[in-house]
Amino acid sequence: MSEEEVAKERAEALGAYLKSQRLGASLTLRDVEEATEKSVSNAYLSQLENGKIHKPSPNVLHALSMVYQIPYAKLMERAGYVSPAATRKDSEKHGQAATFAIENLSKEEESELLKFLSYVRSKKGKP
Amino acid sequence: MSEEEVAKERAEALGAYLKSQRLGASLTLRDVEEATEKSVSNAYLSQLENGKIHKPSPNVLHALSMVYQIPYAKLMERAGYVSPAATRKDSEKHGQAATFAIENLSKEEESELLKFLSYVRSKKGKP
DNA sequence: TATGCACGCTTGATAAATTTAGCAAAGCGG
DNA sequence: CCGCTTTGCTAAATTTATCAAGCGTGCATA
Repeated sequence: MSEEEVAKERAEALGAYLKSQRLGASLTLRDVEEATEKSVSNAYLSQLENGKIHKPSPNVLHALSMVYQIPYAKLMERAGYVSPAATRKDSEKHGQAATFAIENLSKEEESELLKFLSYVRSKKGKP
Repeated sequence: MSEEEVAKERAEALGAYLKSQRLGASLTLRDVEEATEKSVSNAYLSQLENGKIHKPSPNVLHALSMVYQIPYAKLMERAGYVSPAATRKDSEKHGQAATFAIENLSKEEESELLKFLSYVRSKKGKP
């Protein structure tokens, strides 16, 4: 119940904000459609501004943030996506990013795995 | 033509990456479903890992980033969403041998590796 | 051998996003 | 007035994400 209501209010608020930005820039719906290289249709933008879209995709928000020159993160927040975006305590730590959670293996097991990996890689060699 | 292709490849790469993370953590599909408090179903996760989902919602990506303890922004990027400004190039920092990119492997190579991993794991017993 | 169960996977349905096509009102020059 | 264009909008169609339920297989244990 509250979820729908909240989402609706958010959508309306976002829409109003977006509309104010567009009008502030003296642009027409089709102008914006054009400015985003068709990545956002004028029809969709209309629905968006009128609060009929509860969860616009980040791609759309990004395109609009470019056109209106407003921070992407701000739109993301207003749209209800996780706010305190990316950069924060993600750093430090070791590079766990593109890596396997290999830390649970013993030294021997690890080297075994790595050896196996290189073997597997040698069979193909697709960088 | 290329758009679809690219999206497909991205989806597959993301899926492989996600799968490697899950297996690396020795978790089952249902484990993850549980870990996210049902916010991601095991069925959906399966499709996601097999590259059948082209554009998973940020919500899902966020939930998974929590479970696997990997930066949200990274997943967003891999999923094909506009790169969050930062663009931290910590990339080649991992000279660590124990860290490697599993997403460069072919399907067969990957499954071989994973099989080997589970074998290694079985010998050890999960902490 | 049978039985149960956990696992990964596929299928079918549903809801929401996004596009396409087109309408009605308003403006404007002839 | 009259045609032409622009603008905002919307109904219908298409696409996509997501879920719930069920299937098949391997693996254990009785």
